[in-house]
Amino acid sequence: MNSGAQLDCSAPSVHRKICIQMTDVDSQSGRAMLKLRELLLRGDFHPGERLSELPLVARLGVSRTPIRLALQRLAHEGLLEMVPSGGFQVREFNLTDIWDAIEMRGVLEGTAARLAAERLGDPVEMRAIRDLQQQMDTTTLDTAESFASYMDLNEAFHAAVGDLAKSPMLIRSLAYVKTLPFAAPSAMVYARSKLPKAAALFIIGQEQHHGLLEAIEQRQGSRAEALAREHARLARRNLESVLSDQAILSCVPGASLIKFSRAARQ
Amino acid sequence: MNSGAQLDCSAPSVHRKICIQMTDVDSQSGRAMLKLRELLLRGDFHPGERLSELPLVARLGVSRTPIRLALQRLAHEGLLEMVPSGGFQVREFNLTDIWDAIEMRGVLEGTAARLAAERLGDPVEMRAIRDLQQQMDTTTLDTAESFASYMDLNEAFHAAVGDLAKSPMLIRSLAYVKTLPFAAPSAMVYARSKLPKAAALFIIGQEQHHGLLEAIEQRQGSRAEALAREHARLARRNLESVLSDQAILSCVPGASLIKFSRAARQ
DNA sequence: ACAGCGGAGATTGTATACAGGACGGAAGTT
DNA sequence: AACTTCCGTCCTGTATACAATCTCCGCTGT
Repeated sequence: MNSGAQLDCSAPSVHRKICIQMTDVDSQSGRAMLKLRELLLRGDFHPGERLSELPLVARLGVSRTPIRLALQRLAHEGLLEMVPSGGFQVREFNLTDIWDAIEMRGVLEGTAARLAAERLGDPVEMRAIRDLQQQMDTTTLDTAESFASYMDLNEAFHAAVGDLAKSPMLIRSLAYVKTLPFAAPSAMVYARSKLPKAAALFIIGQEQHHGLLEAIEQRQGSRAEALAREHARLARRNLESVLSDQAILSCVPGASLIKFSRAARQ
Repeated sequence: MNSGAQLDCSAPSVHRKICIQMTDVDSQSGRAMLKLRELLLRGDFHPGERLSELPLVARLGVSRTPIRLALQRLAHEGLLEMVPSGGFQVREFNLTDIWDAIEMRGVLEGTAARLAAERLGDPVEMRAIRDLQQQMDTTTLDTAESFASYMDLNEAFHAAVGDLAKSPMLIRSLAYVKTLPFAAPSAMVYARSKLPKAAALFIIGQEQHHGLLEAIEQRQGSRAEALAREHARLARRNLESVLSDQAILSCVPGASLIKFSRAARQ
């Protein structure tokens, strides 16, 4: 698993997967947004740096209008923030922000799991998510392709829990917290694979998936909620481990936007 | 309390308070957004109706550019949705959406309360929120001004719990769910005052506020979370009562965007 | 009568021009 | 030497022009 040799953190196939789109690609503004987001996550801009529109015209190859649109959308996503006097600047995150963002995801996914348990009609509804779980169990995790596949399955699994909750509003809020690059379910998965204890972490994660489905199936809402929260905290523990190795940290998307204050955490 | 005589639901002083701004008023796009949001909440457009830009130019008195901006912001807020082929249309909500939106607020405010309890440093930090609580306790609730004051205090109280959580990320998510008009803490308060059992409901609400502060002060995170969730469910019970009276329902901002399906609820 | 097709009008997405304001540097004053 | 003030440059916000595309209506053919 822990390949070690080449630490191809900037492998585009991996980062691209993390990057949710949620926009039409076949429009200037959509392309501008995706391109700009990729630049931001790749670390082409410093946190706090002001993004002027004119330089972006040359860099992205589109007019100011779609760039304005892209900037505003990214501000809504949370990667940028508007400055009071006008314009936008790159947002700076600290470790507490990431910590709390993952906690928020855990809370919302916990709610999704609880609602899924409370609202489950026929156990047949769980067939799709059971299928995802079994596919993840049988993923070998020895090649780059199997990693990408695992990340896809993981994203799909978490989305499926949201679907079982049968609440558009919840899915909406969940999508919102996931827009932050390091709060997505698979954000830490790739970095995790580089850790020494990677194998153990994957086993724990799968065990939590299993327990979660069991709780939902047996309509144990409170247990499902607790398990989903704990599952998100596994990502936080990953983060904790990843912090010790700068090389691995750079695998986390948007790591360049993190400001490390002297106090390690809290 | 229950004035009954004049049911001035469209009293602008009240609706204006519900409408969060979060934008600069002294710009064309900011004004366009506020004006358009007011039109939407007042029910000037049908759910599902497509909003073309040109008619809005005449109606709002600004050019297409700021209108485009306002439309996009309102889509992010959730009042509009973009149609795949281009443009925006008024979003339609059903009762389950409102139900779940309030539940989501409860979950996030519950998390805020838990974090507030877990992260409370010195009990002195609670002086401001204690002050708000006492002011609410002594509010008479017999005049329109006292209502407005109560709603302000209520909003401030809920915001203060968020501040105590010391988590910008949580405040961000909380702000997001509150953008939906009927999910704000004070959305149901005004309509509630028209209910027969208004006095009892206010007493219950105040009691919950009191218990919440006690739990936070004694660092009882789990209890604080449960109380905050239950407090939001009081708003849901208000909604349930309000639904029985069409006249009172129209006091809820954005009520005209609600589609009532044959199944009353769930 | 109904489905498929075509064209005209309307509407959005994009580019660009213009104006007002913000920021920074330089010069003058205390 | 430091502070203030003024001016120039840059930048954003706004308006508008243009083009591509979508929608809707009427027409025609089966």
